[in-house]
Amino acid sequence: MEKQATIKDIAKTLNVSTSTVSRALRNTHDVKQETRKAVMALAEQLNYQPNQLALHLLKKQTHTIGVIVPNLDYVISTMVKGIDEVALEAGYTVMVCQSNESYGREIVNTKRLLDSLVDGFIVSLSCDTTEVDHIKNIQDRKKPIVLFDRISSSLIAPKVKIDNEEAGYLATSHLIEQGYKRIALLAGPKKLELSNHRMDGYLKALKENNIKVDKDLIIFCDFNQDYAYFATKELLAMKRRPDAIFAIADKMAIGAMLAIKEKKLNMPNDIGLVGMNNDPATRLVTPTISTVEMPAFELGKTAAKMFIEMMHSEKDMNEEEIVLKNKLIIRESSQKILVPNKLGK
Amino acid sequence: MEKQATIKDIAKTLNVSTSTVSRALRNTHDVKQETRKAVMALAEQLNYQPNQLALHLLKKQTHTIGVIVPNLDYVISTMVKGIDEVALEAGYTVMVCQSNESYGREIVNTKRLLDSLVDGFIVSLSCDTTEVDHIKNIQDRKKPIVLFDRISSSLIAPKVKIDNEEAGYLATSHLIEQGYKRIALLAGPKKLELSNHRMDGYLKALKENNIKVDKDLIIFCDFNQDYAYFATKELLAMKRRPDAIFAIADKMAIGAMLAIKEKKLNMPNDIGLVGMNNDPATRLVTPTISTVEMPAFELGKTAAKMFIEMMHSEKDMNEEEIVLKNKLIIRESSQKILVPNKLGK
DNA sequence: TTGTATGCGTTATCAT
DNA sequence: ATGATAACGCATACAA
Repeated sequence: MEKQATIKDIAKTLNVSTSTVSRALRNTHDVKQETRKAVMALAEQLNYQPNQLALHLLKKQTHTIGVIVPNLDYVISTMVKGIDEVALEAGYTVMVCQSNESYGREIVNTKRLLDSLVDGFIVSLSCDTTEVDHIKNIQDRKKPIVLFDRISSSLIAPKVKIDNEEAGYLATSHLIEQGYKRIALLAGPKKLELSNHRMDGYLKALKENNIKVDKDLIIFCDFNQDYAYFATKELLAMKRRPDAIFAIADKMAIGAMLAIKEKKLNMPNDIGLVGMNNDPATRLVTPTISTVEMPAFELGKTAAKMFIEMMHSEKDMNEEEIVLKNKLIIRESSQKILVPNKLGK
Repeated sequence: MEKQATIKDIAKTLNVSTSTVSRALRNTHDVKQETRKAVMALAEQLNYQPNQLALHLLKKQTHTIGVIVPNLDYVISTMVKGIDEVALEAGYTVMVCQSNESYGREIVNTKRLLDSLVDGFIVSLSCDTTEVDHIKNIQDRKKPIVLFDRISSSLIAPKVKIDNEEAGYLATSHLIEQGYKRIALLAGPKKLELSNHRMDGYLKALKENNIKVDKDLIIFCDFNQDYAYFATKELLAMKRRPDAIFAIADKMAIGAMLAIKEKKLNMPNDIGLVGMNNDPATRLVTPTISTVEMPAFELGKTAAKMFIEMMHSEKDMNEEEIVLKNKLIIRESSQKILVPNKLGK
């Protein structure tokens, strides 16, 4: 089997025109039984496969979705799985590109996908992304785009995200309920809106409980275990150290945990800790870490569904924004008051 | 900006032929300065971007690599990062598809990519894959393919993998050195060649140390924490239970750890444990788990390099097989004899 | 230096 | 029921 057989090859061998072959192959109804059989047989024999590239050029679409994500850690790859599932079902192929949290990389990826092959985009922004011209570029080119998870409000597009404020609120209220008074916040990268929304939830919970905000207890830092570790060390070195920490991602919570252990502080008695994402690691460490679970798989599925809907309908969906709810999972790191059957597994 | 501008649009506006425009755009040397300037200016103004689809059809290549992986867990996404890095550098775009350890899914993915857009493949097989006709299909179609990590010896293709036998040998010898006598093996899926190679290393180490093989201590199981947990429970329930376990993946080692802790056995004193992959979780749990670290990032890079080389040269690389070495990382779970400065961090 | 014609593989339109 | 032709967007051999 040397080269891919084309419609022409079949046509030539059978002494018919390419149009006839094309019709026969696609079961159009105005073609003689004999001819069709002959065509089908030969196609089978030559292992004929339609050249999608040619079709793409003709139809001006590729049935491919470009998915741009900042990385492929546990949560994000769960989201991607969700996208994958829905997209495949709908006959779309998915191209995943990681920007590695780099703005430059994100631009290169976007440009490449844009220039070539994708019908549209599902995007979650990198930490590093402040300018969003490359995204607007996509929109200028009339390619549909759905933003998910890490979103910028300066972009007008259909959006799917979780209720970040709720997440911050859930975690912080829980800590307050458990009797913690000086609650620190490892707040993630300041550039990221999601960080600020989670902080809003944190602030709301404090306010509702008449706890004064101490700016020194709010630390912006990368989604990064090491950074969180050092930040926590500093927190613990304060004259009046915090008695609890909410980290807006489990990676950071784990960094915090390491610093806490190093200081020989006991969780939850000396200090409480809550993370976010329900990373499997939080169940493995000692003590197990309480966390806010976001519906990552669902989030991915929803984003893909929205994308498909946008492709199929002509209506403007730029104003749509779907917000998914979270779930607090209480584990050892923050459970001072023992209510055994409430202890999350 | 309504629709993408084409060469035709520019040609029409400027009253020149499309070929002239094409040449001007690509800086070919037989075009008048004036014309070029005019073309460039208008192209800029219209935000002209060459239609890659058309180019692909013309050139019969897409500069896209289809990467098929069984999932996107920690190790594999590290490998993918390696592939990404090299591929991007070489001007290739990467399409990542996860088969979710499903043979059926792998086939669908392969077929889609094959039919459409990719110039070739870099593939790691799913656990579930015993038949490899879909891969042979790729080869029949003369598309280059590199196999990496999870490889089948029934396929003739360039291959990149780690020295799995060495890995098994390193882990097992280490356990023997530490004085363990009855070493169990959580061996991974039997279908996977890599499982068997790691077992070979295990067997070799036992033999070298005149330890009789006890078949009851060898358990094949999925790359799966839960399965490993149950398998370990059974091992620990034996009349003569093992005094050490080598799990060929950290996920499984963690399952084993949970079973061991549940039985209140002490690591490393009552029982030793070594995993593989250097999953970050192994450093977080108590006790920290010894592991065999494979060069995942390097593996990905090497696979991509091999792919690029294959694309650029015409020589047959089917016989090439690159084998990368591993590194034993000793941590608390298997370190009975204390040599402080040898303790891996 | 520039234009014309042809082809990449396919489908759609219009004839026959 | 089938064939010829144009078109998708671009590059290139050949002509001028």
